[in-house]
Amino acid sequence: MQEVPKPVEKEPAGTSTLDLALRALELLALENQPMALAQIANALAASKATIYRHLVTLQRHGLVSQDPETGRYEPGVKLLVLGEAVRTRFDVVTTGRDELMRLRDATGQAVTICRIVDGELVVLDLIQGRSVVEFGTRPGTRFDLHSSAHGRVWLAFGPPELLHQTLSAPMRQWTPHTITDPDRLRAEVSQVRQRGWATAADEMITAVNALAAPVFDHRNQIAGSIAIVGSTQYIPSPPDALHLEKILAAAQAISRGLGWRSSR
Amino acid sequence: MQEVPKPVEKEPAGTSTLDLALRALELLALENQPMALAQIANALAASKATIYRHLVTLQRHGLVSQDPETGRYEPGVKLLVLGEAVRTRFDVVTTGRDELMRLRDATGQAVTICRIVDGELVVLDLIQGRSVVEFGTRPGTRFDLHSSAHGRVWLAFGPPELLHQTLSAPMRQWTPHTITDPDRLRAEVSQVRQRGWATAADEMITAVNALAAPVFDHRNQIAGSIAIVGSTQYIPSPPDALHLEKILAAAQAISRGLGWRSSR
DNA sequence: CACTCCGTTTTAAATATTGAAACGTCGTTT
DNA sequence: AAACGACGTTTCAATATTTAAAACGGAGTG
Repeated sequence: MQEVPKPVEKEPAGTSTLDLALRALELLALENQPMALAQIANALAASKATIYRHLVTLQRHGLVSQDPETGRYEPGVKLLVLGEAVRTRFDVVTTGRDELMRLRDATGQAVTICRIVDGELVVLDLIQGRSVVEFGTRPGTRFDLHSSAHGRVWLAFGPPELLHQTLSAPMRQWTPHTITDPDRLRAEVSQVRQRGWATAADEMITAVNALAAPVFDHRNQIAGSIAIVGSTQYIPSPPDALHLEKILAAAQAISRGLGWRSSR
Repeated sequence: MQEVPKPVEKEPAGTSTLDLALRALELLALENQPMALAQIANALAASKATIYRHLVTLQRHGLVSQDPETGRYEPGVKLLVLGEAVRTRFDVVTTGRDELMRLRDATGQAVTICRIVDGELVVLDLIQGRSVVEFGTRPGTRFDLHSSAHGRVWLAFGPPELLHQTLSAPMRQWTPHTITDPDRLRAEVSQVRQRGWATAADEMITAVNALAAPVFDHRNQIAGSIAIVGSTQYIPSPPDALHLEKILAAAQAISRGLGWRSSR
């Protein structure tokens, strides 16, 4: 009876109950309307009773709440608390918020702050711009290292492994303008390292550009990256002298707040 | 063998597995250092193996991440995403943010925005002040209705049940200045209703005061409350005329953003 | 080099989850 | 008004799943 050792792929460990419940929680949080029990149940292909009991537990923890009128379920406020607790673990965010507000006010563009977490470049905070159309990506979004201004800053000033990994892996071609050639990217990155800022016009989404700069901590290591994001109409490439000056000043101010010293 | 039908109190429904896992997640998020597996396990009085499997699942969902160096566990970035998704459900926050920035800049004090969620008054957002000592409470914190400026606003302009419930329940005496007498509170609330703003100097923490005002939506119902928070030195009682003017203007501006019409 | 600590895996026992079906309630339809 | 349908909730027996204890292997330390 030579059977395949494990059918398709084995999951080394885990808890299926938890998995289901978490999928329910996530579904609820990302949906932007209250959801009915039955709706959740068959979205996850589970029985109503099962989902019900999980929702009760989630509710007990404040992660889910139920509209007393309609009986529908919504994500709970506890998620706010937990999210905020996580955010404050990254002190780039707390230190930089004020400075970034000023940057937003000075440029009128949306401002984002990113950091490498678990090998991925994630948006930690976003300050909305003043334009009519809203640009900018929500906190938690993950960026590619090769195709974003934030990413280039990290490639230039972050740990060398990042650059090696990115250069050796295939790079996704988001638009016709995305740089996917390792040599061109390497050249671009070393240029970023020299001048201290990066742009990536039309490389992820056509007509969108970003201008990014690194923030350093007391050890002189990169602690985060900040960028203004907006239409190529407002953020040209090469960038406006005013924008450049403002973002570099903001980055420097935040770096100082983290204990960075200019000399050395 | 006459045994008690149900030992202490029966929990109507729920999932104990989920409960344990959620307690682990919460523990991890509120601790501000990475935690070791064993540490989590005996903090929750569970076996290492159990917690391990749950952490694996949580990790698969991005709610937890593991430091590859030390093997310790930390809360994951997904919590940021979920928290942010929840926050944007409350449109008082998104609509009001810019206005509140300006209020902070005009007064120099920290600004908070609150709302009743599931019968509790919770802080939805905080804009830090400019003073050296940091005041203000983090998003997700819950306030008492009787002892905070935010609470008084809700008692005055919120659903009548809120006031009844608060008046009939015992009120915690935070400081010698906390109003705990139902009659005095009732008088205070009707005064708030007349003049359109509330303060609560020294009532939760000595030397701290807040000045709050209601925000209304398109149905002319209260949609949130905003307040400036700071030392009694900067926010006197009765409040400064400038502060009062600024906060009422901000509240009105946000209300308009939510579709509220001044003349009904 | 031995010792300890820690995260991880394995095991067999049993607890706790599961889904189907039934209940009661509410809002809508006929 | 009465019957229907949809919904959240509860019950119950079957069984799949979690559970805890102990063993494993690697890293750090005396």
